Amino acid sequence: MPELPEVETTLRGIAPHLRGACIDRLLVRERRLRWPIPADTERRVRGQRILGLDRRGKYLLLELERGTILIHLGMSGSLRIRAADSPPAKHDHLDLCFQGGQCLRLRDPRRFGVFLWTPEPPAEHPLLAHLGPEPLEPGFDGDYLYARARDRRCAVKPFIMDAGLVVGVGNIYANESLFRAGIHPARACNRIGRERYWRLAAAIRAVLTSAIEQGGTSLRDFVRDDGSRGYFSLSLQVYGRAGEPCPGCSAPIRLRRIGQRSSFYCPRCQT
DNA sequence: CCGGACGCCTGTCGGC
DNA sequence: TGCCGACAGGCGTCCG
Repeated sequence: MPELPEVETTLRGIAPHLRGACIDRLLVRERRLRWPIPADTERRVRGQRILGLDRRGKYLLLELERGTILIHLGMSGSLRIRAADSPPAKHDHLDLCFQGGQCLRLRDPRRFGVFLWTPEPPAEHPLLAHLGPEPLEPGFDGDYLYARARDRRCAVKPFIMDAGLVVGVGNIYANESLFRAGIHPARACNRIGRERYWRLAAAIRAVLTSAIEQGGTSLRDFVRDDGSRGYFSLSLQVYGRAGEPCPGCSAPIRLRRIGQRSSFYCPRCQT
């Protein structure tokens, strides 16, 4: 579910509630997420203040006085601020409860998400250590993509979805970015020129920025911290639109699996 | 080292 | 209406 814009939207929603808050307790109802939540996690985080929040790729970071909580929403995760004494719904796997009666509640039906406390600097954690650059920060540009594509042979779509290359670009935004850049998703990444990679880098930044401004994309289960839905779905040009006319040339949008993921593209506009 | 396939889970949707 | 397979926004691991 959540790609970079959804995670950023979540971060902006919860940060005002969490910054400076003191953790009263962690209530875990279901430990079996992507990796089981270790039994000592409750003890590790209890009584600690949240000094700050950050995002790295699709990971949310809660910086504590000692250590950091890493949260990943997987395919179906969402976070909401609730009263700690409100009844949990199905798949509400844990509450991070604060002094004052509020809690951060994680819902994740498919349980592909992550909730881990780590004592080390988050950048050194094995899950984060090999991540590529942030697409919205300096250093991510056409030259970077071009250089990294020299020794690769895969299709450009799985190339830009590789978190070791650049973080945060999932299936929806990969499809949308390639459409805006006019690049066919199955084109070999080493057969794209520097010029076109500059267009692609710009497209990725524009799509992600626009999606963040619109609160992310709500297809089915993504909700913001206050329960509202993002409306970038209204701006999707190709994702989920197989058979519909291309917004540019009216040719029917095509659907095809590339790298085990559904890929939507215009066969005329994207080469 | 790379690329491709697989598996982890539950929910939903379309076809029969 | 019910059943069954396919598919879903991610990603670590395994295999060739």
